This record gives sequence, C-alpha cells and structure tokens, in this order.
Amino acid sequence: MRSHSCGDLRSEAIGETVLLSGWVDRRRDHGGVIFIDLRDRSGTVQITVDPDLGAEAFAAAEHLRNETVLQVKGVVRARPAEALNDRLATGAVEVLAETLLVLNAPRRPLPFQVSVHDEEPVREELRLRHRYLDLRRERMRRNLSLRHLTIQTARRFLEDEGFIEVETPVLTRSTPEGARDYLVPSRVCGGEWFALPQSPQLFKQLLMVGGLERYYQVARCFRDEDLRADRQPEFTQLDLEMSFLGQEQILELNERLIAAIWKKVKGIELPLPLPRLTWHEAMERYGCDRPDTRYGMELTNVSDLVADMGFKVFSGAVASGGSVKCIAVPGGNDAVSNVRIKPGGDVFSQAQAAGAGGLAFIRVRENGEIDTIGAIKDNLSEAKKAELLERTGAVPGTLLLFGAGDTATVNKALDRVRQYLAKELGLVPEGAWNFLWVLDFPMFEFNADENRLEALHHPFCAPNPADAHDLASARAQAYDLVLNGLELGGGSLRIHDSDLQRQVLQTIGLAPEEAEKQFGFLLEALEMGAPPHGGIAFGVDRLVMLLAGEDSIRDTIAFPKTQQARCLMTGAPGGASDAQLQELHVASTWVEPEEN
RNA sequence: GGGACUGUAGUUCAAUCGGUUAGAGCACCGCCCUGUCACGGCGGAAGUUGCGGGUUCGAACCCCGUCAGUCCCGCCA
Repeated sequence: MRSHSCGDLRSEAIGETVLLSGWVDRRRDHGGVIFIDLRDRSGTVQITVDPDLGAEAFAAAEHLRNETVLQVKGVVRARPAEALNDRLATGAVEVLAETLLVLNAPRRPLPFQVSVHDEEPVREELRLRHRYLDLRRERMRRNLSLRHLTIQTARRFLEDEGFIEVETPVLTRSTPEGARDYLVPSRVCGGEWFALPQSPQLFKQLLMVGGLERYYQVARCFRDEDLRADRQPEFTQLDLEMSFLGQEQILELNERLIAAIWKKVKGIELPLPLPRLTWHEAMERYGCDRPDTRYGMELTNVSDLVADMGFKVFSGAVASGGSVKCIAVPGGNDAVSNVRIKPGGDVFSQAQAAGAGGLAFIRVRENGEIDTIGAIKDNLSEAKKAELLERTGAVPGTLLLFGAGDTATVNKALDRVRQYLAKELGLVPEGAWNFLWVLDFPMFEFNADENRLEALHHPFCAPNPADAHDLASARAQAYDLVLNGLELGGGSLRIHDSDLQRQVLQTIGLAPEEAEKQFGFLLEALEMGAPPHGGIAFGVDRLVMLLAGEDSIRDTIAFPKTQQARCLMTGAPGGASDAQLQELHVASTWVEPEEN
C-alpha cells in the first residue's frame, strides 16, 4: 500500500512515482489547487492536487477532512523556488497527485485535533479516553519512540555484556512486607490466590542460583498503592542481576549502561565515574536519601555551636538528642520576607508539612551584622556568630533558615524547604543531568507504628561484612542511582548464605516458622550452592520521563491509568458475572454507596 | 483516609462586583479563491456553564452535596 514513507522524501526522489499512505494532517484549498499535508509515523509531506493534471483526484480532494486515511499515487517533484519550505524536512519537494484513494473517512467529529501543527493543550481526560488519537499526535509519537530507543539501547548494551533476557512469572505468590499486592483468585486451587509481582526480585535471585550468571528483563511490575505523577499501578522495570561481581563492578557496569543510553538518546557524553555519596552523608548534607544536587543550599549542622546557648529552642533540641541544622539561602534577604517564614507563610507551611514547629532565621547584613529575633541575637557570642557565618558560607544578603528538633524531622523539613525555595527562586539550572550514587544504606529502619525493624530496601540485601557484629545497625551493600533528585533505580548485593538470610528475616520480626513458610523456597535454594550475586532495577517509565522532559510518566506509557487507577479508554476495571465469581470461589462484599 | 486546584460550544479559552441575548480562535457546514504550508475571504450552525440541591428579584460566578480529572500528604520493602 505504499512505496515510501511521507517524512522520508527528499530531493533525491524527484522524478519517482511513489505510493504513499497516511492521514490527512491538514488541507489547504485554494479553489484552483489543493494542498494536502499527508502524515504517517515518519512525518508529513505536501501533496499537490492540480485539476489540470488529475480531475478525479481533484474532485476527491475537495471533500477531504482532517484525519481521513488516504492513499496517494503521484510523482515527486521539486517545489518552485518561491514555494520551498525550510521548516519542513520534506520542504524541498512535493508529490503531484495522480490518484487519491480514501481508505477510511472519519464518520464522526474528532474529540480533539491531531495535526502536528496543533500544539494546543488538550484536557488529559479526553486524551486518555481517546488515546488512539492522542498517540497520532507528535508528542506521544516522540515519547514512545524515545522509550523504544531507550529500551533498545539497554538491550543491545546488556547483550554485548553477556546478559540473557529471561521472563519471570506474572502469576506468583504474595510475600509479606512491601506494597499492597494485586491478587488473582485461583479457579483450580479454590480459596487460594496468586499475587502479581511487585518486582521479579526473588525470581532473578533464583535465576542466579540457576547458573544464568547475567540476567535482564524489561519487567512489568504491579503495586496496589495510590497513584502519583510518577507512579502507576503497573509500571516497567529494567531488571538486572549478576553473579560473581562485587559492588564496585556492578556500579561500573551500570554507569556504562546509563552512559550508553544518554549517548544514544540525548547525544550526551556523561562523565564517568558518576559522583557518589554515602547515605549518611546525603542525610547530613541534604536531609534526604535522594538529593537533588543541581543546586546548593546544603544543610549545615550547627548543633555543636548552639548546644549550650541560652536560646532554648536550639539548646533544648541538642540536649534531647536532636539536631539544629540550617540552610543558607543566597539572596534570601531580599527574596524571602519574614511573613513567608512565619506562621501562615508559604515557606513556613513547607516546614510545617514536614512536621516541624517552625523555622528560626538569621539575616546576614554588611560587616558581619545579623538581623534576627532577640532570643537568638542576645544569646549568640561574637565567636559563635563568626563561626556560624564561616561554616555556612553566608555573605551579606544571605538568609539562614534553621530547623531544630529531632534529627529526622529537621532533615525532612529542611529538605522540603530547600527543594521548595530552589524552585521558587529559580535556582534549578535547566538542562543539568546530576547523577548520584547513594551508597551504604542502613539495612533496617525502625517502624514506630509496628514497633519493629523493617528492611529499608528489602530483606534480601547483604549487610556490609564490616558491620557483622551488629546486624540491626549494619549498613547494607545497597545502592540507589539518583538523577536530579529522583530515584532512577536501586539495587544491592544479595544474601547468598541461608543462615544469614534467616537472621535477617528474624531481625525484621519474622518467626523462623513464618520465614520458612514464606521464603522456604529461597532458603532451600541458598542451601544448594547459591553464587554471590547482586543486581539493580531501573524505573523505565521515570527514566523515559526524564529523557523526554515530561512531568508525568503517563506521557511515556501508551495506555496509562488515571489517579483512580481506571483506564478511561476501556473503562477497566469492570464488573464480573456471578458465574465468573462462583467459578473462582469468590464473593463480593462490595456495597454500592446509598444515594442521597 | 486527608488537603488543594480544575470542570463553560466538538475543542482551547474568555465572560468586570452576582446584573443585557454566555463571547473568541481552531474544528464543523455552505460559498469564493491556482502556490499555500497554522493559506486567505464571506456567511452559517453549534451551549442542560459536569450533575443535584440551596441562597437571591436575578447564579457560569456565592453556599452545600455529588461525579470526573489533576497535584500533594498518608501509602509506595
């Protein structure tokens, strides 16, 4: 049905008779001559319909509407010199139509316009309801192509490195911890349920036990949690696992993978190795385990300076085991008024939302003078003040914002304020790609609600051998790759010793019998010659979102779901018949809310 | 579970403080136009202002409820 793609025609094709198929992107009817922009995936080319050179074609062209599916036979010719269009890749040529064949005409008005020239925003609800139309538009075509190129580049890189792509089950078993599972009832095994995988974690470890040595998968994962701009109930991971490699080698290989993607997709050479930070350092300097390093305003710990100070908010925080930290806002004296820092202000609200009681401040003036509340000014010696200015790098005009309290809250609050002010004050540079490995995560963190330790990543991460004396406070051999403050991926070396694995499961409160019941298959496998192994998983949707410059992963997914986890196109999820439910040994307890 | 924002013609947006017949671009329909390329010109049709209630002499606008979409908190090993 076609000999060429519309967007590929160049001067070299002049004189050739071509057969094109595509959609009418736009039509310009001059009465005597009609121009049609014919669009296919490759782009558009101008079709010229001249009544003197094809009366039938002209008659057909007179009634064409946008998005008609059209086949055109014609001769490629050079455009007249005065009619060249250098804004169009095919702008040097046009196709003189001999015959036009309508393959399919739209029979109802289009819910929105599709033309490549139409950059008007369309309500997302409509785009999702008629996604097939949205996919014809330039933005989604570009994003899906970019997604394909990203995955293709990863595949080629990994295959060159000796990786084997293996598919793991989508119907699997539910495991404790982690996100809420999507469950699938088993018809054959009445009363039992499959869970859709939150990640292929255990399967890829078992592939290592199976001697695959290097595995990868573009894996669909499912988590039944509430949605965000960067979270969908089903999403895609680029999942990797390797045997016989240490952490250093794994990081090195993954840096080259990421560099290969950036080179291919963006034409950018990433300088390797990528910067690194320990988790502890990240928390200390940014209050966050995935810091955005595109701008400064790092947190400065001043606990020691204010520990014995008369200002009780500061000294009290330190005395009760907490911290006092501050961020230096460059030019903040002019940019951030007191009203914004005090209760009701936008900056205050950011800190408050993170659980902080408020923000103390110091405005740095000329000649080392400071401007602040009396309780701070009167209780700060000249020496301490000098040290404070020195340590924070404050210069005249700088605003110092302080958080005081338990360390976790201070970190959380100042992290939020830092991110908020960076956006607010325009301190985030465009076009920066600030990658960062965060290393040495703790194995566990305390869950106050459940009064127990839980795994920070997952309970299969190998602890650092140097911390073997106290598992509960050990660092994990785990690593996250962070880009511009977003977590791109994370992984770890895994436990390949069954005794150690049992200890870790016990540490998170799993009784031995329970551990055996839930993870017996893993423990058993580890007892049959499991190689040292480790891996990583990248969030493909997020990766593509960043590469495409989009703000939502929905724009990188062909058929995404809404925040209510509904597909507006198919209407899924939907009901099931009584017969279906009965066959599955399931009864619904759902009650329709009463109408008012 | 909670907070915020949005919903007006097919679509993208307007509509002063609650006050004329709810307007405009694009799309659509009709006519004209032989070098445009977001073609142009003339004319036309197109509205349950998401839905339901309320306040008011009068509601797109104010209030309550509800539905849908979005952003965020909680949640997401």
